[in-house]
Amino acid sequence: MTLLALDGNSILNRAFYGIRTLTTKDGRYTNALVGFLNIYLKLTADVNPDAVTAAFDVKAPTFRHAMYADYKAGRKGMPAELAEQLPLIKEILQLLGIRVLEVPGWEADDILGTLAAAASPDDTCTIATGDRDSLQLVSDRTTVRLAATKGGQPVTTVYSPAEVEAEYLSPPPALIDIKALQGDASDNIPGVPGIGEKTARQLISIYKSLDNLYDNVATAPEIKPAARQKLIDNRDAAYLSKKLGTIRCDAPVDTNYASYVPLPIDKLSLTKLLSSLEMFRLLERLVGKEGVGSVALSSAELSSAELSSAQLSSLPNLPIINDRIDTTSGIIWNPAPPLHLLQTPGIRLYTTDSKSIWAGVLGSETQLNSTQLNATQRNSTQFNPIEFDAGLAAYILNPNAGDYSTGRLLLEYDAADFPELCRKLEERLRENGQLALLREIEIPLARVLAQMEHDGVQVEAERIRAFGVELEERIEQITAQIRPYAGEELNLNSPKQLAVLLYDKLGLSPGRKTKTGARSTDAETLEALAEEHPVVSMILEYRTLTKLKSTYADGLLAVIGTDGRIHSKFNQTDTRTGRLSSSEPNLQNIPIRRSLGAELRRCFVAAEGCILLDADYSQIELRVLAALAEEENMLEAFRQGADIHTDTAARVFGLPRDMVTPILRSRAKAVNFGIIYGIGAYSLAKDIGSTFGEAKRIIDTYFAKYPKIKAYRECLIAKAKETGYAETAFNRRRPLPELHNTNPALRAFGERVATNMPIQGTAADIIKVAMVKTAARLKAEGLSARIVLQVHDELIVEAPIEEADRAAAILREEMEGAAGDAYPLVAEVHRGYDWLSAK
DNA sequence: CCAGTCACG
DNA sequence: ACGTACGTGACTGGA
Repeated sequence: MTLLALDGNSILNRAFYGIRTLTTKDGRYTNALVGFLNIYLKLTADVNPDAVTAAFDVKAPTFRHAMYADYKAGRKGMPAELAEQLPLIKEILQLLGIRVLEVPGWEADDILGTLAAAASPDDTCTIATGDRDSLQLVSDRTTVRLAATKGGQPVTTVYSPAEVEAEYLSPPPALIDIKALQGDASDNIPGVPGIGEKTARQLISIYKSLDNLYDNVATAPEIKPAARQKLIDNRDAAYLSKKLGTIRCDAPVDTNYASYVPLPIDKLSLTKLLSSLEMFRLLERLVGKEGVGSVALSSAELSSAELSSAQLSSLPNLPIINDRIDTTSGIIWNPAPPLHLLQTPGIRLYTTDSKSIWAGVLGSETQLNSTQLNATQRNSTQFNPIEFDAGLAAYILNPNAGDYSTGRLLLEYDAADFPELCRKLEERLRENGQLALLREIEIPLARVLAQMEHDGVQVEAERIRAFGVELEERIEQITAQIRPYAGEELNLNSPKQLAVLLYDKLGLSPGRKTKTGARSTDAETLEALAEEHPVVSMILEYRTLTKLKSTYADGLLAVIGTDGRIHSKFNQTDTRTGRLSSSEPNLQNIPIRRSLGAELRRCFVAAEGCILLDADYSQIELRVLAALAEEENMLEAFRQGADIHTDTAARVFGLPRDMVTPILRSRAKAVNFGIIYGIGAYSLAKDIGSTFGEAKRIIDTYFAKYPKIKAYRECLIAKAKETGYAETAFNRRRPLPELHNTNPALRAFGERVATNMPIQGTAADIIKVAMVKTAARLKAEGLSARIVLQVHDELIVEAPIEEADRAAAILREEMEGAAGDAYPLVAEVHRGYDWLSAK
């Protein structure tokens, strides 16, 4: 039989330090669990054992292994983040059918030693641990796998007698003697002072054992005089160390390997536990995809008949619960929806991706395509108001979760069926005071977004194509200019190859390194080197041109619909702050800052007979900040219609407004932005090209001139630490487990987010309100003008020319009034036949 | 699949 | 000793 015996504490410890911090939405730590289970899966795949067990320590710290035992026992030295995961891993192992061995008064490695020693001639024992001490157990029947996590991936190193001998120059049992000389500070094994790893290995490789070494200590020629005296003086310590370092093989445990053959996995309980820990990928790997689904749900075959006109007409009279069935990323039912839900009468399942609607109509289930949907809407059929949306509800409860597929939510909230899930979500929202956010903002917004996605935005394909051709020509020119320096074989798109050219071949000095240690070649670094070598600015131009060509010219051409319009997705549950995101294609990052790229905006046009209205909030985030902080000095500037950055510069630099130079204004602007992001003097200095000290003085002065902003930021951090989340003026929350992390850098990040999220998120809430109200007004007033794009602080409306004035007025009113009088909001509306001229 | 880069607010 | 402003998505190279 093959037994796989795990040193539970040791592997959990290695996993904890090898995997970056992971938490559930409510801040429970899971990184050690994830790492442990990944190591476990790798071990079982490599070893293919008949039997498995895991041993854990349950003893008070002893002299032997005192510090090691400390962390094992959850005392000093073991962070709380790790301690809380210890009982969970035992529970998970038991649910996997694995016996967990804990013997009071015995350490895990003694248990493992006992099991290894019990191997019969037909048995093999594999010990998995992160601890090299266990290598003394290696024999012809016992191998040790040292487990670790590197770069998130489990790695194991196999030790059989040959590997041990190769590394230590002695057979496994002699490792105890080596350690007796060498000692081990972390295990409180004294050893012989002055004898280190090298000497210890050498002496034991020659004399084979401690006994034999001491028998010859007086005469042995290999011992240097100084070492000889230390050996003689510390003879007792050496023998004590040997005793302390010897793993015992007489622990009172069941040594019959057959009794460790795993029991069947408790799929139901394991699914519940792992999904409550939000470990969905491991759940799938451990239980299997089918297993997960069958535990949570019973399923049935889906009939996908066309919806009859009779059924279509009955739709509007049904009560509606809206569920954005995830057609793309549902981990369990992808691409099909949870089938039993469709058998629940009166549930309508509705997606905003314009692709499909799933409907459960009195027991008959079917899918509406977008044409059918649109036909229904055009016929002015009024659906009942959507009452609930599980995905949006769960997003509001926790925007960190990432996946709001119904299947996952049923597991996360441990609901038996969809209606129960909805009840639970609604209850949680009510507790949090977040129902209005769902009912009055997100659910109505979903309809607006569905309309935007469906309608799309008109583009001039020919113009994009021509732009692409022009880019291509310029790319060829610049490539030809770069070639003499670079050679034919260099791939200019490869940062790695580029670094070799710039820093090795041309001898330029890399400004800084990337987070993985590679020499950076980004634009900021290259700009600093532009004077040093002519090829640098050519490379910068190459980058600009190829970015425009591949991402925008080619990228956009590829997604133009047969209607000549681009139907981007506006994702409602993708960001942690409450903003929307846009994808396939992303229309929220179309170039504007540089003139060449901005030309692309000429390709986004109004339909025949229409004009584009571009309405953008002026400084919405700063205005939100001023309002939330009740900073009168800043609110007053906004009310007066002053240029805010000039006003800030005047205050901070102590000048009359008309003495503010462009440089001072741009510095003030950088500080205003920095305040929104959670400023640091280092970054500000970099941004405005000043010294650290000067940046710090500017920040101090800023806070002196705007004392309420300083107080507000401090209050936000304190509140977030107390409640565990940041929140917007509209009760949108973002849980911040980072704030209680032991890593100071992560905590600092959490504090910056605690100050940024309420500002960015409130601004996001406000424009969402504006979108809902604008769409409603346009419809109520019988206009066919419609919102086509949203870019965070900007709405683009396509309006028939004759509606332009009325639509523009509605836009401005609804945007400026979206948050009430406390916010001094200003929206400017411009118009043009293309997006660039409408800005 | 991740890292690097770069486009936007 | 180390990293260093918030939030996104797309493309490319390379393991």
